[in-house]
Amino acid sequence: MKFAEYKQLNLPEINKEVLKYWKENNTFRKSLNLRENNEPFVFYEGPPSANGRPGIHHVLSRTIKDLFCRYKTMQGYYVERKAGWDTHGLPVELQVEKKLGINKYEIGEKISVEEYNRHCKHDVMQYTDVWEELTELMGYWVDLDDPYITYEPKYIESLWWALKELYKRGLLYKGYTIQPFSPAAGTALSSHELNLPGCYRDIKDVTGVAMFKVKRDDRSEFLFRDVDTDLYILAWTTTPWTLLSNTALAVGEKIVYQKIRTFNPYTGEPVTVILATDLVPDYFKPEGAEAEMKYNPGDKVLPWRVLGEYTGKELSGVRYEQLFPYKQPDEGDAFRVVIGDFVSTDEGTGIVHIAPSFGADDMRVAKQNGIGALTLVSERGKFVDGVGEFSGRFVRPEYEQGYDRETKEIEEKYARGEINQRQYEKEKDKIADKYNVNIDIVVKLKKEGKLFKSEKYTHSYPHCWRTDKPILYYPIEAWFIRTTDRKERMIALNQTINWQPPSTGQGRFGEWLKNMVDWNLSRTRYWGTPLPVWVTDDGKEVKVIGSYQELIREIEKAVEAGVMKENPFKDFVPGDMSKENYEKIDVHRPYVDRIVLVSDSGKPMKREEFLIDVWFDSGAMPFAQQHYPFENQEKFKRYFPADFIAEGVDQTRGWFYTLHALATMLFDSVAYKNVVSNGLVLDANGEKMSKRKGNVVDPFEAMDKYGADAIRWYMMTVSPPWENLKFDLKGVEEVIRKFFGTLYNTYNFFALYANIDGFKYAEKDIPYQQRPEFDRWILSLLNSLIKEVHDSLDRYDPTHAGRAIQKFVIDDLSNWYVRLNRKRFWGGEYDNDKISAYQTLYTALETVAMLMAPLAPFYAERIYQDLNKVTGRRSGESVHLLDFPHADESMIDKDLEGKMEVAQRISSMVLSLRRQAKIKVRQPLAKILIPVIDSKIEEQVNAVKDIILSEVNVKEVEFIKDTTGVVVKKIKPDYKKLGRKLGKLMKNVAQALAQMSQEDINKFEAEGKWTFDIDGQTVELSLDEVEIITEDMPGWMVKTEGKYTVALDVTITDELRNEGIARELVNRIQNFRKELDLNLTDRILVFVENKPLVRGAIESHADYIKNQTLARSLELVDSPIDGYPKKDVEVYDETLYIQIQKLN
RNA sequence: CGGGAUGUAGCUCAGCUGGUUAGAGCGCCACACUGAUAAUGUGGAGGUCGGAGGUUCAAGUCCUCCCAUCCCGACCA
Repeated sequence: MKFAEYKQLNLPEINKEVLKYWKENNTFRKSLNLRENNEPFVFYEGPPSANGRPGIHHVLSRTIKDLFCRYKTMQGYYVERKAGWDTHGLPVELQVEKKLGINKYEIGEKISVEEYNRHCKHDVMQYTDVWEELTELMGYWVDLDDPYITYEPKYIESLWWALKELYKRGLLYKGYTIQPFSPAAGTALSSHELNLPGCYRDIKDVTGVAMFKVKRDDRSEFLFRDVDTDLYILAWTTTPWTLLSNTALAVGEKIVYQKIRTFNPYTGEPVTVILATDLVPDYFKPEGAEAEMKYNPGDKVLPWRVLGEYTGKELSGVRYEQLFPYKQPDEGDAFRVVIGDFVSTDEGTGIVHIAPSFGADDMRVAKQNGIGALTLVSERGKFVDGVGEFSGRFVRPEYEQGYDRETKEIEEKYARGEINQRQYEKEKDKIADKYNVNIDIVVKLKKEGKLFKSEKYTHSYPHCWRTDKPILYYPIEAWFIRTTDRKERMIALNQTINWQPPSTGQGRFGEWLKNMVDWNLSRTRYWGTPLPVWVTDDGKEVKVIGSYQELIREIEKAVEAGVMKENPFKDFVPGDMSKENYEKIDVHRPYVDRIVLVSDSGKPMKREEFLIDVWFDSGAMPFAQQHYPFENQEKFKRYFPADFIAEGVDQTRGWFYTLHALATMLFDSVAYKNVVSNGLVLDANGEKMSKRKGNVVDPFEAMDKYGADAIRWYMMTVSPPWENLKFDLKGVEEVIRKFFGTLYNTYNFFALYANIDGFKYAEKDIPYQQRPEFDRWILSLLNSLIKEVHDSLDRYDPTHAGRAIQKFVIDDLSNWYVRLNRKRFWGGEYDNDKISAYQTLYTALETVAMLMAPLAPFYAERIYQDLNKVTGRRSGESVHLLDFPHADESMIDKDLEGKMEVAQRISSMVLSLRRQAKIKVRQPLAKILIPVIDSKIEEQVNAVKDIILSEVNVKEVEFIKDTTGVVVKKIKPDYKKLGRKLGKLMKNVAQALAQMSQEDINKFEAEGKWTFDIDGQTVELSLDEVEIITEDMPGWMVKTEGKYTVALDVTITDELRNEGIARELVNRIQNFRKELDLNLTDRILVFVENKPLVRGAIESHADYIKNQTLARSLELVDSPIDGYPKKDVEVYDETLYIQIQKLN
């Protein structure tokens, strides 16, 4: 059996073949079975939603998941990988709505909920086969046979259990959330409904700057210094109707405010007001600052004087009098100044009036500060009773029937052309004003001396797409999880999680936790996990159901009590965990809504018609996928928390958060110990991929063309995966050409010669110490590499690992080791040296295959199998069944690695010199000179002398010990050492050193110390605090790099010239052989035109030429021999012909 | 508006705890090397390390502010 040799590298083809192999041999299954009794490494798969096709970004996150799972498997862990599907939620619903051509409000009318949900259930899985195909093609090993699916009855039962647990702990409660609400339609609108085109339209509002009178008490006393009038805080609003429900004022913590003595513009009464310094010019003209402090309403200039300045922080806590004291909030300590992080000085007064019921920010800041709310407006958009003359009025004119009627009339008039556009708009405004309660409110404020300014203001505002009326922000009933109650714990537990990158954990996620609000769990949709909460009509009795068994028990009670006719799930057998049994129960809507339970006091209870947030579904997967606690209690304990998860950064507030929140609240634990959050995949220009732009990369096409390995490798190595990836197929091509191409060539080289020599790794390992230095060097690097890959992957840094492997393969193995050791593989005896070379190269290739297996599973498999099939050295039939290599520290020889670096460095310097001298490498030269200032250099260079000499084609190296007069020395400070010692003198000393003469330097070297007088201070330096290097050797071709200096002797003697010519001839003959398509081992006869140029060379180097070209004979001929292939070649600027005849 | 990330050569990226000529690959130009190579070597062009301050003997690296791009979230009182 021979090592497979390849004509070309075809990664997509290898992909297919390896895939086939894995399938036929059940390799994934085997990799699991092999480790079954080992310690588990727990991985959680974040469930994708299969209602859309996967994109290239999914390849990114799945590569990360896969590679660490493979890595840990190879390290001996048992890594179960259960796939999952996220099946509920809005995207599916919207898709179904679109497909059926209906909207949310037509569900239950045009189509039954039952049928609608059937569509959802079907459609959500419509792309599963595409997803599975991607999973397989990209080599993502995950168990697709038994996935968890969030809509399945068992899964939902676990969710119910969790909800009841939370309820029992007082963490589930009903409250309010401020949501866009359409009073005309009587329904809340989702954010996506607000994003429908045309929803934002300009509306005209009456705005007012209201004056809130400060209460004089201990807290506010400091404000009243120098104040001889009432003191007011100014706040601007575009919705004066919310002023009746005001319960607080918000200032910015760092915003600066001024206290200004002035007059009420409407009443003329002297007042003192507070507003943001930045906004003062909006209200006060410069001339007012100088004007006499006298004012009558209607005067052009309002006089003003600044009395003081305060930050928002100083103002917080100050109390004020309620503006409209119709009603008081039931709870909380209202009418205070608080700090709001959303306050700005862009417009208004830099102070925001807070009506918690009608603004999300307002509600949040009120809750944080323990301030209650007033909701003096009904769901219809009408003031409630008990607010004086405003009771019963709509808060916006558009809601009034009269408004509709009258505007319609005007519109018709305009349509008939009876009025022009200007008249039309004017009339419309008039109607709006007539019905506008806000104007009345402003007027009332004006009369009461509580208004500072009023204006009409046009701005864009969301409208309800169904009724065309402006929306209202309104408190809507909702169920919450009291996450804020466990906030500190969540923050503490987060500190123990290893985030990659760390900034996402501390910053993005950490900050989010700090500013967390309670989790609004409820959704008013159809396709999702129903909230298992039943409530009596009066809302006083609540039952939360935590299992199907409990549900059925309660249903039976209800049937007994007569509130339900029969049990719809009577076939379900509690306690029977079989699939068949669970198929008998479905608690999705509408079925669950038909269940009416009975309260302990005998009242009927209806379900709260909410679904829960789909994020709860996925955040619950650690236990819900096991149907915990109903089944798998033991297993869950072993498989919680996860050792590792990975998803995109966009999941920070999604899956990462819900996993963390639920784990903290339910189990007081983290849900995952290590997490990698990858960045986005952008196109080659750094723009987001979108169908609209047409810059989307199709993962199937890409993998089909380049193979999954190349895509995976590229994604992991081009930049750290947590950075955004600019996905460029050119980069993928480069990866193939450079990394995979070089590796392939190295393998092919090995295979070619190993087959010729019949190497099968049959011999015993040649002991490490008996291997040539070169072999020990590459083995040292190899083991260093193993260590580095280990370290990087343990840190969850695949980029570093991949780059290290890549560097090793390209630079060290191929371009240095193989290149310089080629001769050992071809020709010659099959002796220990050769065997050592084969064994070493084999080991390197095999190890590289193992190291790269997690990242590039296909090609790694191919190389490994190609090698192992012949040698049978390992029993593992797949590279993925092997143990990940361990570094053999005894083979790491940093000294040797350093020496080789010197060789590479000096070779490169000499090559550079040759280039300057315009002397080809093929022309041998006599010697190089290396001045040795420190004896270590001689030692180092000597160790690798032969390598250097053969690499640069020079006969010998000479060390110059007595450098006096031969070289020019330069002395440099060791900044690190001296900087600390000298401090400020550093600069001067550096200067002084630069000015030292050659004699001074020699003297310094001889004496070992040197003193300077600088600014009257004496500084003594020792030799180890400076670095002495040679810079030049007059009369020689010299190159200096760091502490190495090399000079090249460029004299070409006749002898050297002949040798050069001989080498040229060898090259020409070899090229000709290649052209003639001869086999590597074919013997030949060679004839060369008899010219003076080559005569000497052939005389003295005939054996060398014959040896190199496998020529039986080498003859000079005066005329070509008929019938033998002939070629004109150029040697040293002369043209001559050569002929080759193959021998049989 | 808030939180986060990023900004180094035309492009993609390195640059560890601050230490003195700021690196690599790709691309471009030129020359060379090669019986494994789709490679490789050498040279060239290309950088005020996003900007401005500051700390320090010394800043790409630490601090402050600003700008640009991107992500997430909120929202306009």
